[in-house]
Amino acid sequence: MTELAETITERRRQTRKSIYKYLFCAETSRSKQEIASDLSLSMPTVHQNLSELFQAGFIRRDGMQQSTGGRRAMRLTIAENVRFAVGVSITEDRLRFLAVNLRMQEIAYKNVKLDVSEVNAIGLRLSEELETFLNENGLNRTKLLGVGIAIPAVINVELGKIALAPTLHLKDISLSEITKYLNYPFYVSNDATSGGYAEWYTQPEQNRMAYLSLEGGVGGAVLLNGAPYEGDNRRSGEFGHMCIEPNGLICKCGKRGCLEAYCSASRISDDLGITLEEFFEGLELQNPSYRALWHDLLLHLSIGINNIRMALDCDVILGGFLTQYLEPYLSEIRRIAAELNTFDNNADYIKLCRYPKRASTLGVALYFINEFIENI
Amino acid sequence: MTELAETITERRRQTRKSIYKYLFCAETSRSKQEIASDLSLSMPTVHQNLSELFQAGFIRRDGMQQSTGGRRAMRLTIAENVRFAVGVSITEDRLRFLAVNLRMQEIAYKNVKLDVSEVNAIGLRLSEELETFLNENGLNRTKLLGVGIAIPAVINVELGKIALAPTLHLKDISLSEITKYLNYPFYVSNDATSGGYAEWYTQPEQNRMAYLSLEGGVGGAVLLNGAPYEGDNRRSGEFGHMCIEPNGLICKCGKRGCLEAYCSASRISDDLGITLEEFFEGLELQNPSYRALWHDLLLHLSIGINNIRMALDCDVILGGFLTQYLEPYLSEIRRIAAELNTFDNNADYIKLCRYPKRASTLGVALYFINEFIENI
DNA sequence: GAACTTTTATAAAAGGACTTTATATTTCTG
DNA sequence: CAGAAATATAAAGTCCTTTTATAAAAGTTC
Repeated sequence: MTELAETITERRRQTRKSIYKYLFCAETSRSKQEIASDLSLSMPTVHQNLSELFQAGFIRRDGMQQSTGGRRAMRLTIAENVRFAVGVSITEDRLRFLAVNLRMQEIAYKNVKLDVSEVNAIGLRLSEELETFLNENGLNRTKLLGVGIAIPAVINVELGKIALAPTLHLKDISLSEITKYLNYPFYVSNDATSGGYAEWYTQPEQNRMAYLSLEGGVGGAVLLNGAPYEGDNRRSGEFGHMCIEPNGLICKCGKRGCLEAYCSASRISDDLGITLEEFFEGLELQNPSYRALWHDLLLHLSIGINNIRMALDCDVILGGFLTQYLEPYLSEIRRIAAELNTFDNNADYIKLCRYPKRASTLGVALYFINEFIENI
Repeated sequence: MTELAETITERRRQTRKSIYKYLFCAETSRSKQEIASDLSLSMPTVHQNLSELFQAGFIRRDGMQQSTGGRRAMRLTIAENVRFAVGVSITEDRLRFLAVNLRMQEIAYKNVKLDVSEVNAIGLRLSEELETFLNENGLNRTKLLGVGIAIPAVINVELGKIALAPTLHLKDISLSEITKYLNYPFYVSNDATSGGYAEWYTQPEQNRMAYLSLEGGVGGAVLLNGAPYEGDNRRSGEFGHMCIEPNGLICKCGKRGCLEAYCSASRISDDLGITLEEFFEGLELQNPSYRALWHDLLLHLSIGINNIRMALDCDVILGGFLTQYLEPYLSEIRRIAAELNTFDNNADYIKLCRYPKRASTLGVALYFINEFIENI
């Protein structure tokens, strides 16, 4: 794998990047003329930059175009397999590994059960399982861009530690406990933030959006002005701890009335002592206590969504594993939210996510894909 | 006033703009070498661009620097008076006019009382008073960049109308009713949005911030990732209609439990039938019913602020005319907010604005200043 | 199927904007 | 007052892009 020449001015690098990015974002392969025309560049400029990218192995030919009355154009696309990234998600009982190529396509996936006790030695276990995962799938380590790790935890970046992870029963743990056994570039991020990033990044039009993650905890992410928005402490989008019922239910965080106390999946499983499957089966059968809980949950969820809408005036995407079950109730959520809304007549801005299960794992791998593109 | 040559490539325009912007943002005048060094440009490039800007009248000499051992450097700064912008704020009982130069300094101000009945013919009145304002202050119309108009109203941009303006007792009025008599470029914006823009734009470091405006109504603005964030319908930052108390107090918007119902200045004046001055005098004297209301207001204000913090993880700036009275209570607000907060130990992120009175008028004028700079 | 048109691909020359180098100008220092 | 140091400007050079020219490939026409 040859590398691109580095003795180049910033301007040229930008032009080259814009060409690569264009091919990366394009759904299908493109011809040189399409690139030149869409990027408002001259043919020779496109030609030269493509030659470099081609020589470095970052783009490849993809057949010839049908003639439109003259010489047939060569179709070009990115070489999707010259690099890959791995995302790992850590939850209470599982490690999930996902490897994706530069087209963000899955090239391997694995799901490892954990004992509760193992959380304390998670770093070593993660590293070992990662090596197994790479070996089992014959993945070439020299092509590995990096390993992203998604955790259901509030991360304090400055201090390099986990400030709070109620679902993992962790607090004030150093991040290096998790990462010190890794021999690859790594990046640690909150699971909801990663999930929102994945949903947003894989949209054809990277619109602004607020992502509300409904899992054991409730979190989220904010993607605005064409970029993820992190905030002062990479703690934006913590919608779960907005107070929507003063003196309301007590939350795992110790405060009262948090959105999370009302809308997390744990509220269902812990309060009733049943699984989500059992709950939604019972709900279908009109179990009255299930219905009461569900109605209260949807009401407070709608309040939370409406508050996000008031602040950000953008689509609100519902994500997290609870979302798998929400499709039949979406119209009800929209109805309640619309009633609460001062400005909108409907709540079509509420949408369900595309990856209720693997969003955070994907998102944290995308961090490296994106970095690769930005530095090409 | 000569204009800059227009037959220029985009690249050169960017360089020229970066130089002008550098002088615009600098607190004091600068030398050529300072510009070259801070912008990583060579001296000849700086020299050439400055020559053009100088010839066009957009920058001026500002004396000579003390020598540091050789030829004295010429100090340069922007010509602040070659253009100006006017901001108008419309409220129930007043029109306020503010003219500012390119340094955002006030060059004229006027405050006109309105009869309640006049709201319906506001367009004509505004235009007439504007002409008077320009005449009285001898302002040169050829230098006028445009007239910004701030209204306490939700504006529907697509339909070009005021969707809702409870404090003005207006609904579904076309914007052209207000602007059709104006012979200048104009721009209409929500007052809280403009206020936030002014607070943000005049900060030396344009950090991210959420602006919460406390006036007769409660609104706000969101300024993130180095730019104002507008949202899908230019309706972001409508914090006043976040629900923070389900089934709580009824709001002017018709819903229940809105932040505005709890924290607007109208709550004080309407509920008690007194002015704000009277209220805060009575509060100092420990009037018990005043204290009860005030405590409830601060509690709900803190809930609202905390919710904004959870979503955006950035400074929350309190603005609007109620803010004039808040200084003695800031520590209490911070204390309550810190108690509500899951992550932060203190609430130093809550800050008071710099312009409790003229922020919206200034902000809407800044729209044109900013446009001028961006297109130089 | 030869000649022509159309489209794609590449090479050579030219132009724009910046930097480097050189030189002039001004001011300070000994 | 000569030399050093800093600022200001001019001339030459470099990089990257575009324009122009030309080659190559495929369809169209007679």
